[in-house]
Amino acid sequence: MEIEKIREEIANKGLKVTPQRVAILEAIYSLNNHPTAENIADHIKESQPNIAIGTIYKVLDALVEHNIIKKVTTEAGKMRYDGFTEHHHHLYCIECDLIEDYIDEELNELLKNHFNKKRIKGFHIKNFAVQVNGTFDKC
Amino acid sequence: MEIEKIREEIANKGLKVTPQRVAILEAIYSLNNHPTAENIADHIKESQPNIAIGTIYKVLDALVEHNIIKKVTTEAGKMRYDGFTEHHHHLYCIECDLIEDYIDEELNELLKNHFNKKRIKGFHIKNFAVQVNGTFDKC
DNA sequence: TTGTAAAGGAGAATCATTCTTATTTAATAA
DNA sequence: TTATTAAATAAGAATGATTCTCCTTTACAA
Repeated sequence: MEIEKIREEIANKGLKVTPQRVAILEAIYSLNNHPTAENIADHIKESQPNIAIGTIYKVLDALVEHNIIKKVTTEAGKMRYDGFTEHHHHLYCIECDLIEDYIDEELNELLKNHFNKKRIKGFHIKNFAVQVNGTFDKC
Repeated sequence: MEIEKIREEIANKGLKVTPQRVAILEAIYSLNNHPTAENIADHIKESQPNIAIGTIYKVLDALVEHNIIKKVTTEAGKMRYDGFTEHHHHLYCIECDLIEDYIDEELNELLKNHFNKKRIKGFHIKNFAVQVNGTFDKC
């Protein structure tokens, strides 16, 4: 995605467009691999050599807050960030730390129908996601 | 579950049966609410007043390693532990920190069928779980 | 009963993340 | 264009969960 689109995306949510925010969001899009805060710091260190790690966390929080990115939790204990915000699922590699987005409209429908039929007593569903664990051939 | 069953469960996996391990596993079963390490520490502090917090983490790791309990990740950044190890899903409350086990054999079948039909190129599925987010009536 | 590998206790260390405070800056209005 | 100001950043201390180290204790096999 071009820088101008990124600037617009940030501005459209009512956030100030700062070089740090642009660099971080660009990093998430171009890394495209559910990076950690540290991965992002590494990726932007040429363009933002003086950025504070605390700033990266604060920017990430703001982007999550405004639904520009999403948080992805893992068992490794580090938070990871996903630039794709549409309803989707994740493939988790149990051998390496790879996470891939898994988009499956048919699966969404299947689950939506299932949960419409089968209400859960005492619980009101807002959304759902499937965590698919396994191995990538490349691993 | 009775203490003797717990001792057997630990012994059957080839682990030494220690009072700390028994107390921790008993805490997980009786709390029955996906406790954190700290929750467990609180629960066992009468019977194990001198247990080190590091020991709790080490015991939990051993129990997970031997498939007696499971780790549950959350966005709150604390690891939680689940004494139910059969294939199941989780209901996450987005208002409080409640997590409930969600057992739905029909859903398991639905997903198994779906993934049998729809192979994911380059990825070999080992297992899957649905994370259902919403609110409990009681919250 | 003893020997020994495994487990536990104490507390320091680590690591991701958050907080505090002073400084800087983006965006708005004059 | 410049001045104003609320919001954002830098720096680094603080926090909090978890891990590690090292020494002591214990479960259990022989």
